[in-house]
Amino acid sequence: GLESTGHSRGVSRSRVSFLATLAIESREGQRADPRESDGGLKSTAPLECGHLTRARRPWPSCLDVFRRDRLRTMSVRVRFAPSPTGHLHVGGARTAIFNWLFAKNQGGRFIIRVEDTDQARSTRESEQMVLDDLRWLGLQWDEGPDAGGPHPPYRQSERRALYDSVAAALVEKGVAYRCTCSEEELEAKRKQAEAEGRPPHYDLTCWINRRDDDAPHAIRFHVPEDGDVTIDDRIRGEVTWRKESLGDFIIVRSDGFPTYNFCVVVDDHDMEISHVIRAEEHLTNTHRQVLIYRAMQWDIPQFAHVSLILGQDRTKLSKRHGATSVAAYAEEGILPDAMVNYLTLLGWSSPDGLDVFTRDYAIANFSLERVNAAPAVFDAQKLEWLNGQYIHVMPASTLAPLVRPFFDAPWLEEGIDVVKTSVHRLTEFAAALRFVLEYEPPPMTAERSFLEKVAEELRDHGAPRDEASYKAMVERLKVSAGVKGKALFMPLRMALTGTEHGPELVRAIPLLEHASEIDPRVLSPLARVESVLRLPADGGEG
RNA sequence: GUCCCCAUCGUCUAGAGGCCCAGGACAUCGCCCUUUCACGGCGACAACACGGGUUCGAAUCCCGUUGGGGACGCCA
Repeated sequence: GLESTGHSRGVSRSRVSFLATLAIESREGQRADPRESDGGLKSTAPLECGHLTRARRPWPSCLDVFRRDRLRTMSVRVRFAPSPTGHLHVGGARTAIFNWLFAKNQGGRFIIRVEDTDQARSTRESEQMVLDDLRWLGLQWDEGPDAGGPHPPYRQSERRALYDSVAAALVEKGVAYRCTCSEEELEAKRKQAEAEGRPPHYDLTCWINRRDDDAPHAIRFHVPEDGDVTIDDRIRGEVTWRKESLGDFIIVRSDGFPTYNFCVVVDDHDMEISHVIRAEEHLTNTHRQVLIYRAMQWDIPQFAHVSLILGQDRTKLSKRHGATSVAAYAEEGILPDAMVNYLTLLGWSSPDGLDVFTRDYAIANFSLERVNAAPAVFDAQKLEWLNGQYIHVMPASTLAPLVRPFFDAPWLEEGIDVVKTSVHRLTEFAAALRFVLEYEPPPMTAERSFLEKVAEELRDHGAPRDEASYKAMVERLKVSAGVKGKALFMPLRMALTGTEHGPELVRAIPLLEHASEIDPRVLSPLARVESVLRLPADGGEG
């Protein structure tokens, strides 16, 4: 029963629960809640508002209570906003997954918006790679640069007109202004400020001498007197900044291109984003962004800042930690389901303590309240274990098309079925099945007479094709060769597979026999034994 | 340097003041299953960073220290 998964000890919870979950979800898209089982209450209702009714932190003000009540009816819209400067990294992937899970859990919309305002680093090729990576993960989006939607375009580089008009409005309101300081001047001022122990903020020269001539200029946002900001982050709780911690900042560069902190606000507002779920490195940017929302008198979305993913040395995960792009893991034979499962576990935990679960389970049970605020170290070993768990339970017919890019043969599906429990990555099937294709007669490890008996057996009865005929063969060999146990099986294995390790012979022999019939490259069991017998007697290697 | 965030086994985590001398998972080690390797099963090792409070009672609440991370760009 499912109720046993909650509290029982001494059972492999993750495995049992995984299978149980699969079974439940194949019946219907919902899960039974094990916590309800002892009360006799049946709860099949999805947890659509669980995060609100079980809020960890009290809502601090009337305004926030008002906002919460409104959110109940407001539609959930979240976005993942990658900058197209290379492949999607696992950190970005996790952020995308959390957004996707939250949207699905809430019945909301998941939107992709490409943040390509950095003309120097962004490319269309990268955008395509990131989108492909997202597709590989299986995160379908409802709106995006390719999918379209009600708030196009979904590429910031194509939204200039909007930014220009908002920037003009901000200047009009007197909260933003033209700044003609050169980069060299600013750099010098910054250095001097630092030398004098002052915060390296803009010195307000152009704010003091405001004018609107046509000299080349950038546009700066002026931090107002009431520039203190407090947000109620859904993962971190209340976070407060004083206005002094911020200097006037650029919203439009002198080349006319708007900056990130400005575009995000304009776009999130325009696209009616309800929850901004993003990486913690953006936490302090929120101060600036809230100031812009206020200046425009726009509603402020809910924020949720997810902690960073760290490398083994506990610094932000980067290339020097090894593979960090999801594409690299795909190439190493990691399954999208395992990747999503693993990344979901990095910072989130299932209410039932499960480690292995389906996407539907994660969707049904996801909530921001269970997202951990502490940073997490990426553990490739656990990813690999998880990948193995998926491979072990997946049918060979499902696995075969996924393995083909790495290794192919006419008998692939049968081969997968025989060796899959020893495999953790798709790439490992090639090595696990090497014994089928590559056979080198091993040095004689048994009496020649034994192998002659084996050859005779194979000639007289044919090689076994199933468990029953295999067992019959073994029984006859025990009698005819007069050996049993390890003395029988090990020489048999060596002669047939060329190695001392491998899958059970009861599966391996029928595989070899069948493969040899449909694939000319494969030597049959009989041919293998005969080739050993052809070897000169006594290799001398023991 | 300033501001912000974070702090439970090596790693991911459970934990919402008593169910906790802290539970699960990966990894490691041992045993079992087994013709081998694997899978699987059982078990062992292993943590509340430190110091002060609050409380009858603190992993849990508060303050501080330390440590780690992030941000302070005409990058995103």
